[in-house]
Amino acid sequence: MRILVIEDNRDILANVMDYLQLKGYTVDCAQDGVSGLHLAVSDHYDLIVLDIMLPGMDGYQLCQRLREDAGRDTPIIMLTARDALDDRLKGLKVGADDYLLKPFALSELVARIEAILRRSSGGGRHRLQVGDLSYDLDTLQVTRDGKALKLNPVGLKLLEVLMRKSPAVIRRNVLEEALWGDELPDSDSLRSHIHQLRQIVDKPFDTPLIHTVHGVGYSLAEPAQ
Amino acid sequence: MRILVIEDNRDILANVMDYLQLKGYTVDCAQDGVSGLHLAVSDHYDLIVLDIMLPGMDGYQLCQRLREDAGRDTPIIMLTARDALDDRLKGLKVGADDYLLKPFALSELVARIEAILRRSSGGGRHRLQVGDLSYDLDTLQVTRDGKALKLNPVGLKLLEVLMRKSPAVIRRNVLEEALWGDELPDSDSLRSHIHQLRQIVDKPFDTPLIHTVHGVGYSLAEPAQ
DNA sequence: ACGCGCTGTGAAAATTTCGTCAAGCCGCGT
DNA sequence: ACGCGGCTTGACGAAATTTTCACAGCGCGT
Repeated sequence: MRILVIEDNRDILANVMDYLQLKGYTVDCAQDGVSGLHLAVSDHYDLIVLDIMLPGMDGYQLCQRLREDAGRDTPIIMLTARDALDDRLKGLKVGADDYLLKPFALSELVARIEAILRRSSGGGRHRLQVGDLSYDLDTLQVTRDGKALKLNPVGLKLLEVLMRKSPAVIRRNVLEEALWGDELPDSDSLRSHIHQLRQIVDKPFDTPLIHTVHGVGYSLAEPAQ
Repeated sequence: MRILVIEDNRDILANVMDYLQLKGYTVDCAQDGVSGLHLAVSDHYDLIVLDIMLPGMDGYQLCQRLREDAGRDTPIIMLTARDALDDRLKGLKVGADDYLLKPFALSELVARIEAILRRSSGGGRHRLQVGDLSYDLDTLQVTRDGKALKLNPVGLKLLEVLMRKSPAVIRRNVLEEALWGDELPDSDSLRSHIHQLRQIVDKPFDTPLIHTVHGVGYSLAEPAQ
């Protein structure tokens, strides 16, 4: 479990980091709002411990920008010095999941962290659905018409891109970039992968979902009416 | 959902009861510790809202006796006057699930109630459970089908991550990060650890719980899923 | 109808990843 | 110093995946 601690006071920061590491978490930290936000966006964390008072950008702004600009729903525990009710509410309103009043006991922080991790890991289940085709992004299970399909990493990635934008047409170069980034293979191996994907997703069923648009790319959609 | 509110201040009590009933809960109440405990034991409630300061028997005693003497693990939200840190800690230590500082907004109380009800219906406290495999995070004891299993620190950590997210697939790099943080070992020693974990968790039993997803990572789940 | 380029098909070759085992290193208690 | 358990590393064959290639078929503009 990765935790990001954003706190400008060095003593508190060191204490918290030590304790969390002792509890088995992987901990990164930032001492100001800007670099904190940067870390939170560029890396993946399971939870963020966020001080309100920060140089550069305060906790509210950071939380809001993380939620709205970056679209991340990483759970956030806010550390607030004042215990004005408004502050707490403001924090919850901006999208924080919990708050803790300073000074706090480390054991209390851990209790909150565990409660939130339990809550968030159980609740969120991501899945894509197009027609009778379903793709669970957590278990990586793909089913069509109730039957489980077994596909490779490349097939999964391909399917994910196609389903995400369905029923739009995806250009070949977009698909290639999604699979290989900038270092494309020498030959046109995308064709083979699409072929293989079809064997699994379309072949055993009546109506094909994958359609090719000549000279452009591919789309995944239910047959038009 | 049945909720018991134990609070001696008539105004607060009336407010809370009205609001909770408005939200669709069935609410009972008590205005002192003794009758509160009696109700909590003799009847069944899904959650208890408990004031600390009570005539007769204070909230801590009530909580403790409910847990230890009566053996009930009904979730408890404690209401505590402002920011005495020790009070909050004491509450959590005695077995409360959450606390709320007075004065509080009713909407906040409901948010907490819902969070706790979600949590408590979902899973146990410091115990992970997948199929017949059980891992007590406090005693670090792992059992499967009643039989105790002995595993290494690395094995425990691995199992914890896998069980927490079960039945999701965990990518290799996530597992590696959980084990070693940012300083990964030179070679791919994750394979060896998974192998060893399997020897202990799966080998002596009929159905394997640990599954490898080629090119992606591993998952821990019952085959039935 | 014709031809060129794009696409579908199938399978072999190349590459990556996985399971397994054994040896070696390190820290720790005796 | 010694043995021990835990962890890392390297090696190997096996399995799965990805790439490459050759060829047939199709679409589309002329």
